[in-house]
Amino acid sequence: MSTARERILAATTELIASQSAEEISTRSICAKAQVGAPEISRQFGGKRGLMAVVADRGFERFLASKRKNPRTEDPVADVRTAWDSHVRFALENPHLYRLMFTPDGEPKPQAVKEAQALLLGVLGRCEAAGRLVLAPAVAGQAILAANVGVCLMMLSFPELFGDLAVSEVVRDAVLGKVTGQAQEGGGAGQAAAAVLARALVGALSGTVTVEDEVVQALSRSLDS
Amino acid sequence: MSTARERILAATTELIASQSAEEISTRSICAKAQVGAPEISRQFGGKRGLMAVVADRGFERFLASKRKNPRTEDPVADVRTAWDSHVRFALENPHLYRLMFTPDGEPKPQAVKEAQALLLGVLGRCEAAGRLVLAPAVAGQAILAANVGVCLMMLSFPELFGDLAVSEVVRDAVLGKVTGQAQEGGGAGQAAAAVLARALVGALSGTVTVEDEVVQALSRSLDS
DNA sequence: ATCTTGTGTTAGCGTCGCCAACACCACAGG
DNA sequence: CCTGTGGTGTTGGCGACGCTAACACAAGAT
Repeated sequence: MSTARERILAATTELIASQSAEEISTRSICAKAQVGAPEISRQFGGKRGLMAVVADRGFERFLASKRKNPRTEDPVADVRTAWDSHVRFALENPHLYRLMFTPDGEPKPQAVKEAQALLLGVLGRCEAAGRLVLAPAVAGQAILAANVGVCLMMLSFPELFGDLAVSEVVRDAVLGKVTGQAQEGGGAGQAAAAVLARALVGALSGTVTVEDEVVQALSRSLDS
Repeated sequence: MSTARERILAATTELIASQSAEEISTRSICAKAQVGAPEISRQFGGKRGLMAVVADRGFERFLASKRKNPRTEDPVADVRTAWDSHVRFALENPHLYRLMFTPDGEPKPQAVKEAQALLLGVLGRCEAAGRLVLAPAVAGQAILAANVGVCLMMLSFPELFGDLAVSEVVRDAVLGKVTGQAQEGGGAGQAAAAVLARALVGALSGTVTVEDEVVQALSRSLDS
């Protein structure tokens, strides 16, 4: 038999899989945990305190599942898969997710900062690779806010936002913005403009031919 | 003296300016509305029903404030100001906003669809102007989800998301994605690439000079 | 005059979160 | 050996909650 505190947490975690935090009564928790009624107050200082701990435990699972994601050589792609695993977690644990990201009053789960710290790690790699056009802090806030918004709308209004296409659109939008790449060939357009401009200048000044400049630029882009 | 139903709604609207929906007790509502305790059940079928009506009234105010926004000749700019007024409404009515966009259980406010319908109207003008690269329905869902996400994070974690910069980043990201324009000069970059390409072709084929093409393109862009 | 509709009043139900008080038991230190 | 001492279970109850039944009353419609 484990300790009372762990039994209460296990029971609550089990109940929140099928009920919202409000719908769960402390009495039902105590019954399932085989614990007296005053135990929750003793251990957690009340229902809100218990729920805050449950939320933090949820964040641990959340972060653990994210840490399992492979860490490829493309940090931006890693951010993309992190987004998708975020959405998956929300859809698989709707009530827990709402408890984590829409807390009512104090105390609020403290682990949101850890989630952002994890995201900031990947974004740091993005910046080191020169893929960021924004400060990692702002980029992280933007990504997290958009990600949470998509998930909450999918949970609250599934008939309006049930489609995963919305998630992909917003994800690519924010990622494109943060990395400075336009989404469909926009970055290529900028690069083309730069190449052509350089080629033009060279050609007009007579130093090189347009063909040489374009060929060189193409070979450079194929290398990277 | 107005009707009991209206007094209850007015009292609730007044209370929700400083308290969350959970924190408000039906008894406090009845006291302020000078109404007997059973009146809420009679009129709204219970507290949840009352809150759903309050949320729908909130949506009416929300939409009314949006309809006051000027309707310029640039529909994309109109979407942008709609985003900003959305954020302003959320910050000015935090508890009401959370009631509107994070309902717990049934019945859910039905007016979210009206909000999306209003957004779809502007997006229809965008599409008519050839500014959309996505279906208006998907674009509307993406914009609304991202907008709500930013607001909810600002309300739930003000110490992490208190900055309006996040809102602007996400707004420009989604709007850029939806309109197919790169965010900062990306559209200009694409246009430059097209102009230069045309100029190059013309110059290489000997039909026109580079200068003529560029000057013509510049004068065209200055006209529009 | 009667009926309907909306409203106010009283009393009470069952549940909720929480707490005080006490009893029990294992385990370390004297 | 006792003796705290801390963690745990039990009982009973407090005040507040949402909600409902039952009844009374007034005004307008029929």
